Amino acid sequence: MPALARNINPHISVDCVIFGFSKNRLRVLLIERTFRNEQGMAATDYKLPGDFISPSEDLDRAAARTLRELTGLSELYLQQFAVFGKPDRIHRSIDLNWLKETTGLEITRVVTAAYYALINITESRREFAIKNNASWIDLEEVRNLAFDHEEIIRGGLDHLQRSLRSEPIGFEMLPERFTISELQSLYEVILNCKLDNRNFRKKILRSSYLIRLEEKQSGVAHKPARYYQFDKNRYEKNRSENYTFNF
Amino acid sequence: MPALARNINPHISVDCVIFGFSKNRLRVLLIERTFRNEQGMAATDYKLPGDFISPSEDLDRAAARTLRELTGLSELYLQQFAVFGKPDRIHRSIDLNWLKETTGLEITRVVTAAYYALINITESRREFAIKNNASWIDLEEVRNLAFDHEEIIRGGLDHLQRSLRSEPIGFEMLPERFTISELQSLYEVILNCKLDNRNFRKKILRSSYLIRLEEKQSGVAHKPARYYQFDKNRYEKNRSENYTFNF
DNA sequence: TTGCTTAGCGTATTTTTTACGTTAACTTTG
DNA sequence: CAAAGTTAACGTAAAAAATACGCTAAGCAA
Repeated sequence: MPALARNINPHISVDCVIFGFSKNRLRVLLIERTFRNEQGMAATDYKLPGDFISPSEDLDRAAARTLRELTGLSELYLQQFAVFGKPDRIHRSIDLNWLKETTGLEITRVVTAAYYALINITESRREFAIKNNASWIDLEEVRNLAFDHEEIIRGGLDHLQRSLRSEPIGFEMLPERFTISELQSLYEVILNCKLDNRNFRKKILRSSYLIRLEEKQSGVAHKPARYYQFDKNRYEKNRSENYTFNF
Repeated sequence: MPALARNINPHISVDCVIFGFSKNRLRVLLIERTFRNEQGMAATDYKLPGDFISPSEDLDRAAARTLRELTGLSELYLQQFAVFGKPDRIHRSIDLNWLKETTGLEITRVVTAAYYALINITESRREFAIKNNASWIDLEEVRNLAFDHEEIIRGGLDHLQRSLRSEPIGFEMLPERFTISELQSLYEVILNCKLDNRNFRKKILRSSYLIRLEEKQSGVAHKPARYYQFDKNRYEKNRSENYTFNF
């Protein structure tokens, strides 16, 4: 339900940086926003999926709701990573006007709880998003963002990179069954580095959270790779808390 | 300035978990709150230092202000670590009444940005805090907290533990010059584990962020330890981003 | 002088990381 | 249909880091 038709708390919002991985690129799901610029011309920019919270709505639930409305999915990996509350984070007339139009209120300050979600981009999900004016934008080509959403995305990426180093969450952005190479590409793209395939393989398999399936790739012009699946139960159990500190 | 006398944004607050280390204990700085309970008897409990933000105040600044008002110090290590926004996080009549008395407003919902600070407890700072009705409570003896402040402290501790493993921030809670043993105790207390002194020494000195001073302890009934100092500049420069991932 | 206590250095073993060689299995191309 | 191209997958040796200890040093107290 749009903010205009709802009873909202206009001081607090949630914003979601929804990360996806396709064609060897890290992408974010952004909503195209159409407005009239200073010259009265129709123009567009992008914004993060987000919404004001309802007066008695939990922040996590508001984020999950935003996500569901845009992707049709619940049960996604969703992580709060920061609050953005600079008093002038809403200052451009474009943004002030847009808030007035969509909420009917004179809003000049909003504190937003920022979340990031990980999602496996599929064709049907892509189509679902398009119906909501949203599309998957290559992270490197992201520009023209509303509010301080560029900063929020940077913050989300930073947090994702850290998390990816300490928790096996990469598979959340892959299909249920994936190859080691696909997983490695994901790591390389997100961490923005090159990894040695032999060492990556050893390291990832040593953790024993990957279940080797019998099924193999087919139709590829090279040795077909085996598919693997992530063993969530095993991870939950082992979740070793005794890692050491490294400066 | 108390909230009652100020123009505040009653929807958003900041709370600070202020960690200190003394007598081999991890402590938090809590404010004693006096009120009348259901039976009309005077009673006390504890709350985290915190405050509503002013309408045009940045969250980080509000946290720094809260900290300064209570400790007289600025320039402390201060880190935002979460937002707490459950719709029912303020539900006990004690808390509702207290908000009404201190702000003059009927407040039933507040979203709070949580920060933690690290501080070196000294005698003068202890006295400063007492003047503000605050005292350093042993983390293990913390109870009787207002609102959801117990949950906030747990969250702060959790974040502190993680940070301590990946960044050299422990010295923030020690005097300018400290011994390796003091540093080790700090790690043991915060991480709640026993560390081998010989290995700790090696690991910590290898990082080369510690400057060995000529000065030694005196008046101790054992071999006097050397003092060290943290080299912040060196750390800022080296800050190696290329750590590996561990599940 | 002896004993107690913590400081501080060192060494051997195991584990992890890093660097790199080689064969396997499939498709495409000449 | 053999050769070439491509990615998969296993392995090994060397370097680095983590772990588990032994031992001496330097002060004070008795």
